[in-house]
Amino acid sequence: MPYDPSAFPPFAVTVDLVVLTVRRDALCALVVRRGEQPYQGRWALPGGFVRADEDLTAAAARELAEETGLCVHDRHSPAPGSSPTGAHLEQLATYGDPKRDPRMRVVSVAHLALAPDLPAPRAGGDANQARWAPVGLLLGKEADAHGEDQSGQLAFDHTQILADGVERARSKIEYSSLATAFCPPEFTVGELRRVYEAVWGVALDPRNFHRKVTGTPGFLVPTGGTTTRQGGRPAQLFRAGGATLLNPPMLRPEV
Amino acid sequence: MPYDPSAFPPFAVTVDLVVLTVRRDALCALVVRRGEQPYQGRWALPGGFVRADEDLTAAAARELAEETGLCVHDRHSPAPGSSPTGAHLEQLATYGDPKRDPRMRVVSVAHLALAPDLPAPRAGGDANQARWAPVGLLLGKEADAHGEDQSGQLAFDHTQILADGVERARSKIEYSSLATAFCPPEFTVGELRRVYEAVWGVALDPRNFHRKVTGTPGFLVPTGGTTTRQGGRPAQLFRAGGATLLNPPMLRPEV
DNA sequence: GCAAAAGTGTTTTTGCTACACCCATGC
DNA sequence: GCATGGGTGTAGCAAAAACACTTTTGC
Repeated sequence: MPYDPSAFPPFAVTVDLVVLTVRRDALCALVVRRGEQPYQGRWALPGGFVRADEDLTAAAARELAEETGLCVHDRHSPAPGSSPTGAHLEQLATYGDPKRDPRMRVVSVAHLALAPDLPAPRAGGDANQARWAPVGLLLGKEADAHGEDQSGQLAFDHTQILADGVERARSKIEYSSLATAFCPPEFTVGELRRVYEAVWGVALDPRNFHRKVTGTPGFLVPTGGTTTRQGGRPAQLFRAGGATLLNPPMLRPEV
Repeated sequence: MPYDPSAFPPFAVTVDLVVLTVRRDALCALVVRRGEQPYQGRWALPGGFVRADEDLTAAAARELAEETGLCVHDRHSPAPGSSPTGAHLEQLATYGDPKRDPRMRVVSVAHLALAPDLPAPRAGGDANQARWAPVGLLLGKEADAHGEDQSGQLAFDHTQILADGVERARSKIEYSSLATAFCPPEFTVGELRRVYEAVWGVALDPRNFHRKVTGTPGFLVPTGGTTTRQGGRPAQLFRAGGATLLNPPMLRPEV
């Protein structure tokens, strides 16, 4: 049977981004205000159409750069002249409910990006508003208690996508060195611990945490420098080591 | 800016299936012989186009039923009148390299299915050949040593998709009860252990394994029956319990 | 009896928790 | 001095590894 272009229906393919960071000890996600219908005025995840000759990962990296100025940073071979701050980027999942976009059939390949704390989100090419919002508010775990300005749910199925992305990040920092993607290039053990505490929403024992991360070979590499930016006794500075898998994993306390 | 259909390029969207089972103590994947160009005559993963009004998961379930006769089995609310053997189905990842299909731009949403040992694959609607092949051969870990009839690599990027699916299965049985999806409705602890050994390719201590799985609350439920189908002393029969998460996880030995 | 697989008991070792305690800075 | 966060030592406990041993079938 020869190739027949009428044998399959055409789809629009987009990428949506769950961009997470830790700001003021809270896990935050990047959201943009929609300027057009549908869901005009509602907050949504950043994203856009995949171009005709563009790989999915490339489309996600392009959208990430457009929205945040971040360049994707391959943690194994950091490009020497790359942007000041790198980010982790990975595919999350694909959402293709026939009714998820009222205009047409859109399949969205969601990606998860983890970034260090950034100065402030810059407006996208469309001059959309953009901001960091605590995921606790966006996911409505405690929204009722505050009477917030969140304009309710995110657009489309983005609340579900965000929840899936947050869950991925929460579980993946257990057994990988991914939490270092939330930190600046050099960081202290205490700063890394506060990342875990913000992402998991729990308190960890500083002493045991220190022993665990410094005792795992290849996880952290001391740079030799120290800092007192957190106050108290000077703390050693570290870079992320080559090890990407944590074995045994970091244990997330029961909630 | 109003909606402009010319603003985005059209894509074809397909689902591809990594269907795994354990046969004769080996992890096997379902492959079909391609009857048309490109890659005519090569083995490939089963799959097909997503229909215009079909959810991605529904498309994967339809393809799975067409190729194997398996119905997807929701392990939490098994349909009373459903097919004799159920299967686990979940989304794996999405593959969208612009050059992955020479004919046109195709984005494939790969799914992972786990099934108990089946009699024999039946031919698909297109009367294609279908067979179970050990993943060790398909992934070429030891292909050279045998001079096999595998006709080399799988079509398209299916070798990569298969590798990703196998890796997902290997890691997910560590911390979930997914391994029971490879077993018949009633099974012994020894049969479950042989599933782990086949998927991981390692030998496990039968005594410690027994203690571990029977000691995890909610994982296994004794049915009261026994069997000697494996020889030796009669073994208790179990069904999969309600627990889907294993905590603490099953530990995969170092290789 | 013998082989084979199921199942239990016991010791060793590993790694996490909890908490006492000391260190080095800013103020 | 005192507060703050950084870092080490150690006892107790939970669970995994390793392995001896008994049980119940088929032949």
